[in-house]
Amino acid sequence: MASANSKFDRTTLQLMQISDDTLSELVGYNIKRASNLFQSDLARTLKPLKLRMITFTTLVMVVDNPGIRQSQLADALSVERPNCVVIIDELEQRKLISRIRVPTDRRAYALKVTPAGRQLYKKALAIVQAHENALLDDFNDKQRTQINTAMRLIRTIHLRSQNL
Amino acid sequence: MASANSKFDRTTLQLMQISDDTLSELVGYNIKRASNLFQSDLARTLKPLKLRMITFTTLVMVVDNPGIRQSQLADALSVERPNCVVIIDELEQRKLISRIRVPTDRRAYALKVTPAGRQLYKKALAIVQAHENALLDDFNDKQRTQINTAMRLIRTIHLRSQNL
DNA sequence: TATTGTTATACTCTATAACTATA
DNA sequence: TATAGTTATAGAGTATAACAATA
Repeated sequence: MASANSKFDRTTLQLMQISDDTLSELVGYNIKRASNLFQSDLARTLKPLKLRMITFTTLVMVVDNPGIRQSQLADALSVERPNCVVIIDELEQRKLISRIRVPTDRRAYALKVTPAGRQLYKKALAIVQAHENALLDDFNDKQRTQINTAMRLIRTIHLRSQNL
Repeated sequence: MASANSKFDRTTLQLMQISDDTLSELVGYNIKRASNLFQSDLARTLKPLKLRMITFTTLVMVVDNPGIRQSQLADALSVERPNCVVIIDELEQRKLISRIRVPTDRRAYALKVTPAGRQLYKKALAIVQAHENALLDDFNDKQRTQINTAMRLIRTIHLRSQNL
């Protein structure tokens, strides 16, 4: 991101008298900036494991839900089915998960994690959790609770919106 | 998004016994989902005004910072300068903002909002604020405060990360 | 030499239409 | 007829390199 690489940091922006007061009052704007930060940060964290955010979350879902169908996975992660296919292709080619034909419905695949996939899952999850802890480490218990509570509330907004 | 259009909502997912427990513990995952919701929702809200999130935030920054340079704008919004150019092109072609040569530095442009731009700004900001209020309306005062506090904390994380 | 704005380009992410094979 | 998975493709959004004009 531009800001991260730029020599103009927050303090400099203030010296330049650039104001983002209006935008910083908007939850949608703040959450987008925060999300972008988490995302780019996490991407860097997962890069050594050759995982992206989407391949990581897919791997997690397959581990947690052995035999899940591609369509269920796509729906659970809010990914379009065609895009889900290439993600699963990638994980399958790396022998992290496998497609298994469902006998009772020969259109569908049941997705299972391989031993290698499970190992990478453990490693990746630990890294991601450590990364989140590091980011939240600057804040006291009350602040952490506020963040987690708000995240749950926002997730609730999300789910309510889905159930419209 | 898939979920929004799908007939499989949260309840159905639970009936299917699909678990996202691991992912829903991750702040980064939750904030990404929430951000996507806000974003797609806001995009729909701004569509009648022919504004996208990025053109809206650019318009706001120009209104709040008359005479801002493109490079300052790009930095404040964490947008790469080349991408900023086309955004400003779009707003200038719609006569919402104007590029004015800076006499003291003939490389730079000072950006100013036009009367039409200021009108659209007011309209768009009111719509966005109403949209945010509607989304937060289901929550009580304490919950709202938690969300806003957490958003500010996350923004702090963001800015600290920028200042690394 | 460095910076502002610009062009061209490429890469990722996301979205849609249409196909196949099964149900 | 409808669904699961697939293919191809198109559109955002984002990133980098290289250039002209100016400092």
